[in-house]
Amino acid sequence: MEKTVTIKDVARKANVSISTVSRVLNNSGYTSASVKEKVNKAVDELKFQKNMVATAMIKKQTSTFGLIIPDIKNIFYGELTRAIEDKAHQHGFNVILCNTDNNLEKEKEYLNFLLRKGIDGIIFSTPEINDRNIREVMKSRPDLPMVILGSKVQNVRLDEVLVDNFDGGYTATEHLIDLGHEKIGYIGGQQDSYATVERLKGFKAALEERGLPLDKKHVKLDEFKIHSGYEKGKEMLAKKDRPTAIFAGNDAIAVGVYKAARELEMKIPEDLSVIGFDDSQFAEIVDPGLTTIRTPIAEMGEKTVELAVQIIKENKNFKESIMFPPTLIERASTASIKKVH
Amino acid sequence: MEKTVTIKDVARKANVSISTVSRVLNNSGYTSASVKEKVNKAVDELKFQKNMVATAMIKKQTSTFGLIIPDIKNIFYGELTRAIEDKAHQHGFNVILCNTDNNLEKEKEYLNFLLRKGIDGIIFSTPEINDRNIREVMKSRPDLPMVILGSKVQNVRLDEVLVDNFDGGYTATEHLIDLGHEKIGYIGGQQDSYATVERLKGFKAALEERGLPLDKKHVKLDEFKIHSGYEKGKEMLAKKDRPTAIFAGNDAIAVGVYKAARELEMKIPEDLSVIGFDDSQFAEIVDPGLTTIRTPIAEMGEKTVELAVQIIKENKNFKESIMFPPTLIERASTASIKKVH
DNA sequence: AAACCTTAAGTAAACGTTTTCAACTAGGTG
DNA sequence: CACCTAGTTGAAAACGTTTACTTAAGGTTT
Repeated sequence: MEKTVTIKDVARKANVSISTVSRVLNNSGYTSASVKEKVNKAVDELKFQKNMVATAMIKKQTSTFGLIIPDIKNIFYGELTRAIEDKAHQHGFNVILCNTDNNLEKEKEYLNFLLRKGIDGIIFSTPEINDRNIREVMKSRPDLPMVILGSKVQNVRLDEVLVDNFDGGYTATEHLIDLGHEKIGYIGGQQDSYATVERLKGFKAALEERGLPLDKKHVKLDEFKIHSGYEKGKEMLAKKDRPTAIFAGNDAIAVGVYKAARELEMKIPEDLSVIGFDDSQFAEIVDPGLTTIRTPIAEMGEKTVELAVQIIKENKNFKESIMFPPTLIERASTASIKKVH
Repeated sequence: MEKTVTIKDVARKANVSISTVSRVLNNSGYTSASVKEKVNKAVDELKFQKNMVATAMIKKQTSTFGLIIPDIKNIFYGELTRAIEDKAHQHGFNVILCNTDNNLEKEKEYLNFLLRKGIDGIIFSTPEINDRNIREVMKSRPDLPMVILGSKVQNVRLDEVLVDNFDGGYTATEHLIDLGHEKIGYIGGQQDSYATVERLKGFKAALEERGLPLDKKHVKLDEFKIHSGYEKGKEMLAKKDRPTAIFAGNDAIAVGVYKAARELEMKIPEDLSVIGFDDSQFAEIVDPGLTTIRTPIAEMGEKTVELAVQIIKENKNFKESIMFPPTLIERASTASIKKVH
């Protein structure tokens, strides 16, 4: 047990009171040049570091955010988290990572912990559209800065930063239609996820606008994961009345579709066009490169933190909804349909 | 500004002193059943939650770990971090995420922050073999639990959990030799990384043991990243005296090699065998599936946390070095050499 | 020269807990 | 009946800061 050096030790060494030390440390109030010097010298010599939990105690600020995501193993959240952590660090905040697996009970546990630890704000990036925990926190701590990233939550008015999922779904589908595809499948994530729903809406809108029928067999929802893409893809592609193109709800699902196609000996893009969503690392890795709708992940993460910081520092909360535009990234997984039929 | 409810409010409501409340809350010392009941009732009614920063102040425990990694975007660290966070959560700890990009200055900043926040322990998973920051922390805070994950650090005696990199390198190389390859390349990560060095040693040892010459042109080090594998792979494969198999220092490098091979119109595994390291998500995604050396990432992460918790709770520090065995995972990227030459 | 700023520095309270110490009860012991 | 002890509670100190309040010196204004 080393004796940690406190402000008291500095005060003693510099022959001043602790309040004086505090003042020069924070340079607040009046302090003479000579005293400043003495104190700084003592600080240096003792290698004094301010204890932040004491500061937190009195100021009620911990310079810490809670970040709530489903799973950091998921590459999408890896990219998001990195952007968030970087921006937070720039502003002098640390982030506590919480993986909930979309489990509301687990989320609740984490929230309890975070609140008791006095975090300065929470960033939610959970797909769940109906998150009662968030509402509860809002009720018990209406002052606490919270921002929702990548999703909307029902009956909740909070700052939120989003990608335009409807537009992305529309663009993806339009791209396939432009290539001549008429039978297009959609494999989406959780059905109670905002992204799934909006992308599906965009999908349907594009079909309708172009006068193409919607085949319910060709719409399947599961999870935003590789195995979902694989399983649903196999189901969808095994039948003879199969689509010639698949719009995958995200890149991971697209990867699963690749695997399914490979097993069924279908060539991408010759026999099947595939388009993903997010433009995650997966999109570049697979062969052929995945055409996808780019979500500006890093920009969104950064913006989220900036909002949170702004709420904290300026104490203004506009409850904004900021929508980022997605963009089509064309690689090699989509192609003109061969009218062999 | 909501008035947060404190132990004082509970005490008032239950008509007892705050010390009594504290005692029933922590059930320490003597408390009568009747008082216990009164207090618990008040706690429930007021929805009292103990403020952990006050507790931290006095107990000098924050139930928080710092986790230092290069980059959470890197899929390897994603998997590691998830395992760590899960295990930490099980033990009632939160983790503060720190991305250093292997930048020692950045690492130092983070360390300062963590120390001032009174974290209970630090988990380092940095490849850097010569990390002066760690030594400095050990000097200034010899009591602070620290565990190193996945690497050794020079002149530092700390708990460490490792995969047997030498063995992995040896096994990978042996596998290729067994398949008849005689010209084998090695593309590794940072040259001052423990993993790089040890895997290379294993590589060399296997070659030597089997009487194969080491061609220096076929050993290239860069970073544990896709683009490194791509660039070094292209350099190595462009020459006519090219290897028939490549041992990639990790899966990301292997992915880069895939890309290089594709551009050079070499088929894997027909024209080139590739073996990776880690068995990350990438290994299953690529086509053909990547043969690789499995690092038990999750197990290692969990063990690391368990060590840290043990040091904290039992206050015993054995400075153990725990070595996990890697295993060969055969997929489709390695094959017998065709003796076409 | 009295009254009043301005600058400077110290005293002490406060933040919300835990914990030591003291005090008081009731029952048991000699 | 005096004394001890185990059980139960409260008062107050402590953790390491920040900050409101106080005091004091010196200069400026009247």
